[in-house]
Amino acid sequence: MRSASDEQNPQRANTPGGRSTSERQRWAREPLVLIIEDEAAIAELIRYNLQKSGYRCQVVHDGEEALLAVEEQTPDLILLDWMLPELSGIEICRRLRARVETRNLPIIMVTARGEEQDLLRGLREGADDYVRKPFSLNELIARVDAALRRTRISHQAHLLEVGDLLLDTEAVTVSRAGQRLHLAPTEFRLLQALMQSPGRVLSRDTLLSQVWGLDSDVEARTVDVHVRRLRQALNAGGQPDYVRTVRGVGYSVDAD
Amino acid sequence: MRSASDEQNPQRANTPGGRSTSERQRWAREPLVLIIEDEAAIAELIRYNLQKSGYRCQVVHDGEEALLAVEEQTPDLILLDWMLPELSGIEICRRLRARVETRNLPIIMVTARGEEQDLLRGLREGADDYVRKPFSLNELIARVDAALRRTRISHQAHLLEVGDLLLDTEAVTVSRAGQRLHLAPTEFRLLQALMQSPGRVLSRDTLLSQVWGLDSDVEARTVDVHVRRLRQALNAGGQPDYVRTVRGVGYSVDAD
DNA sequence: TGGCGTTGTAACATAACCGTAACACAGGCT
DNA sequence: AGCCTGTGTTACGGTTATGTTACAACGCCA
Repeated sequence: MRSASDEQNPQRANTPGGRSTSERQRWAREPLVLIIEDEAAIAELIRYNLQKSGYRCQVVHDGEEALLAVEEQTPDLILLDWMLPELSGIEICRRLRARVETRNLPIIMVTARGEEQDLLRGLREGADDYVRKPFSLNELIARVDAALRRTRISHQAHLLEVGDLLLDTEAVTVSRAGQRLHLAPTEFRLLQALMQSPGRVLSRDTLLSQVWGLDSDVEARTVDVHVRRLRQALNAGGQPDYVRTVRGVGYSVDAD
Repeated sequence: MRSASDEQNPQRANTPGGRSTSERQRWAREPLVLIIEDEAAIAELIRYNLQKSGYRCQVVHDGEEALLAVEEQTPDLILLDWMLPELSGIEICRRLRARVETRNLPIIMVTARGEEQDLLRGLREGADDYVRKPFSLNELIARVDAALRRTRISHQAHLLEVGDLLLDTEAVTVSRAGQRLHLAPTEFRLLQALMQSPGRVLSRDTLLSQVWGLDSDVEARTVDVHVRRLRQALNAGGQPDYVRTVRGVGYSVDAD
């Protein structure tokens, strides 16, 4: 799993020259990232690497400081540890979103494994993206890049949501009701194809070309088998089925 | 940007009977407009006038409420005040566009004079149109009409509707009064053929060629059996029959 | 190299569907 | 009323689409 996310040139992470000047010069100066993180070691690690990638950084250790810093420094992006003493991440999110000046400030949550529940909550509260601890620094920097890019170009979503299913095409992850699921690569692509047009029925042929490629010579029945595997993965706990069979036509995923 | 607006007779705005029945009956019921506006007086003004023009309306006063309402009510169009407490208009836009279900939901921004900057931003974020305060009610309604017409053209070609029957050729679903029904493939195609020309009587031969194909060698009486099965599926709860038998000719489905 | 996860296929099991025939019923005609 | 014709209704055997399982091949990584 997770083949896709690793394919952005990793060396860019550590090379300040990695991003082109033309891309950079849109900023009056280097973008300022505010890192809200109570563990000093982690904060330092992040700061060091972001700076190497050409960002300015400021580190604060709790929510109070954070709100102050936001006001005084007007950062371009926030890296927000979800578990904080005093003011929780969610609370900071909420307060920032409540203020006009910071309403559109990109916020990337940093969550620990096992906090999947909070994740959905955070996205609803206005976080733009998330990184899961322990994170690869490449991934972190890629997401910071992406988030900043999104604020200038329009918002390109990489999250597909249907009901309580959430598919992240960049992180290559799927969760249901906040619970992280494990899908094999083919299952993932199959689900992605289906979630890209929810409600719509896709024929086996359509799925074959989308998931296996136009030139593949795979049998149509193979789709069925993978649908079965997908269902098994999605409905681990006897929950209602998202994948609908339309006899004589194909499959679809529906919200209701 | 969308030139918009001018194509439609303005006086229709205040005449409930202004739009023809044929135009209207494409919707399962009156289109639902979600009005997101924190100033109660303005919200009321809009609501009153839209309702006079035959729309159903729901008013919410902030972003949180709005997102909730979108999820629960699935409105057909959103009127979004740009200046809101808490969640800004742009943020609401973005969140709606991030979800597959609401990616194509028409959004009309309502901006105050002097917010031109935000306006461009909003259009980039996915708003479909805008109205500038102070607006003429005719203009507002004209834009609502236009936006709904656009969505109907762009992604409703696959919906057939007769009375409270709704057939979706893309999702391959049929519902009656919002209740999803299960039809076998042949029943579905039969109903589709009938609903494609509502009110018109189709002979058994016509149906045979449309549903079974030109070259099929199926007995004409077979149609009767499938009509029976179709009726059974449609009228599960003793509701009035949509399928009309025309003795000596064939069958049709009618609204009344 | 050996275990592990993944994949495509074949084979079997099951459920859904289909077409037909046979009979029941209704409407119109003499 | 009695007949004829057209339609409603039902039951049933056969067929097909899909669900399900098992397995061999493959690549990957330790």
